[in-house]
Amino acid sequence: MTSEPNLLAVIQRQLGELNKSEAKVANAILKAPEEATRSSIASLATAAGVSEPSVNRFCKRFGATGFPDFKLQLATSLASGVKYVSRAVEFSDDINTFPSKLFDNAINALLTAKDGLPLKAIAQAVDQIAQARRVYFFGLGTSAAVARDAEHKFFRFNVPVFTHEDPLMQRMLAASAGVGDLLFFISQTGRTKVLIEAAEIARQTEATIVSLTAEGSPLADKSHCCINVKVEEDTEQYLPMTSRLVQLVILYVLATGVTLRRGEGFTPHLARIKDRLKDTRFPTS
Amino acid sequence: MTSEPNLLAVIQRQLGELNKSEAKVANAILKAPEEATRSSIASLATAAGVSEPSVNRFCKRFGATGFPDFKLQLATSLASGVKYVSRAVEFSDDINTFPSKLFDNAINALLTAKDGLPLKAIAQAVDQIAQARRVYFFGLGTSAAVARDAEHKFFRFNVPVFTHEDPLMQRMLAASAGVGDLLFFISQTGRTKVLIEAAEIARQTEATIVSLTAEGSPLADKSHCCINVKVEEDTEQYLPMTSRLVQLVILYVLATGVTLRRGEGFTPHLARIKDRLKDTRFPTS
DNA sequence: TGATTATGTAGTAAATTTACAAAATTACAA
DNA sequence: TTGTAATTTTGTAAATTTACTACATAATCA
Repeated sequence: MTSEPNLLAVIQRQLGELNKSEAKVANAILKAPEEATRSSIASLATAAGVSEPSVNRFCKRFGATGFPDFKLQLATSLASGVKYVSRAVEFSDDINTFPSKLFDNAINALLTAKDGLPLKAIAQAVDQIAQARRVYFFGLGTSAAVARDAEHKFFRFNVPVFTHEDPLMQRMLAASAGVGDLLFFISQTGRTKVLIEAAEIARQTEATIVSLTAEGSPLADKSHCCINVKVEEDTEQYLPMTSRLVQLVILYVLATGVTLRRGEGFTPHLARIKDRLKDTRFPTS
Repeated sequence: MTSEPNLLAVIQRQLGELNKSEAKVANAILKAPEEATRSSIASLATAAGVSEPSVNRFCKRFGATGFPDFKLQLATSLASGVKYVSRAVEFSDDINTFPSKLFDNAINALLTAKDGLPLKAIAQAVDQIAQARRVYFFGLGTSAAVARDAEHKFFRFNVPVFTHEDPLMQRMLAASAGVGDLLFFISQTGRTKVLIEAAEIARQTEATIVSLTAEGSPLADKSHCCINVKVEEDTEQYLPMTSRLVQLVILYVLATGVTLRRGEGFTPHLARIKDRLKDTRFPTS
């Protein structure tokens, strides 16, 4: 059951090698694939201008056990192709439409990112974080919020974590970093000057430089390990969100990776931290 | 064709409201969804321990025209590869499994949240933000990062935005707030003492209090407008992420709502802000 | 022209749906 | 409570639709 990634492409490719009636069926399906998934073998046969058994034979030719199985495969292959469509918010949108559009875009961004996860870089980053003596998160602007979030996550491990939004502090810390220090740079574009300068300075030291940024960017070039995530461009151009969401999940992945590294013996430590927060809250009824 | 993004999640959610036999069918499908897409109504009925018409009725209940249509929808929703139920990360997971599990959980959280969006509260919050003279974002701990992120988003409007993580500052600002001030509280539990106290103080003034927190919580009670989002509990208990992600998207929804409110004439302003960031970056090749 | 392949017809088997009746559940009054 | 009527739920059986198989005919090729 090694179902092809895209059944329609396979049909398209084999068009030349098909019989006359099989070709008719192929064309009918290519013309209206969505409809084909919903129609019966009889209606598809009529639409293609062939007999029902011809449609059946066509299905078997493409690896299906029969017509229903073929429809299933077609639907599956269709679904995986259509899923990455972001919907731009228009000024004509109202409260009933734009929130779900935005959620859809967020979901799509995560789906896309999930498919192209740079697992090797992630594994490497987890290793380096787990081994680090100190971890510094550096980000500016919107990425500063992500850095802050990362600090909160990693703080729960025994590793000392620091976040700095001030470029001057970033430079000074970069300059004084040494063996065992890990500098984690977060930037969507990877082209922010002051951040790159800090990375350059750190490069002179023995510190490890990890970055969560765009592939091939100046910042990526300065890093020992770069986690780059493919995020489709925001349709909403002035308020980028999706890339940030993906960054957050990636950081969560890294944090979880470190936890798994520590092994089961570490969970009591996390439970203890959680417990200590209880006093700051009103009890639940 | 408003096909649900995740049929299984819908079934899972409605489990409680189903009849006995419908629930049996639901469980059988949830147990082996892939198999369900391939089986006939008879075999599924047997597997669930009910009659064939019961299966058929079940299908219609979930918006399908019949069993075949239901199978199609199920296959489509399965095609995304996202596992419907949150999958807890185990210590036996490795780099190939845990990252996608976490992404799946994040995606599911957004899907669930999207279904239960409190549109009325969102619309109201947008109104209030759009009218506010000043907006203050207050959050503590992990929610502080969300608040910081919100600041960055809303800063792009002409509305003066402030974020404060310091409880003392929060109290002082709450005390001195007045007409036209909007205090936006962010808290996952809605039970954080110092935050609630700040809200109480603000309640004495003319300021508007909006909160993004759990429904029915003490903080929600103190608010003029509370946006509560149903997020399924994190399976990963010590590093909550999903609720934060949803909060971020909600804030993005609010920001977009305000933009839409401003109308098309406002986009040049956003473009200008974006432009000014260019000088801080290296050009793209 | 004979062999081979392709296509369609018709019948059969399977699967799905509908109509209806039995069973179970609920609501309400005594 | 207990019994009874109304309602809902569920299953049985028949009708209908759908898909498949066997076979016959038509087309193609050597």
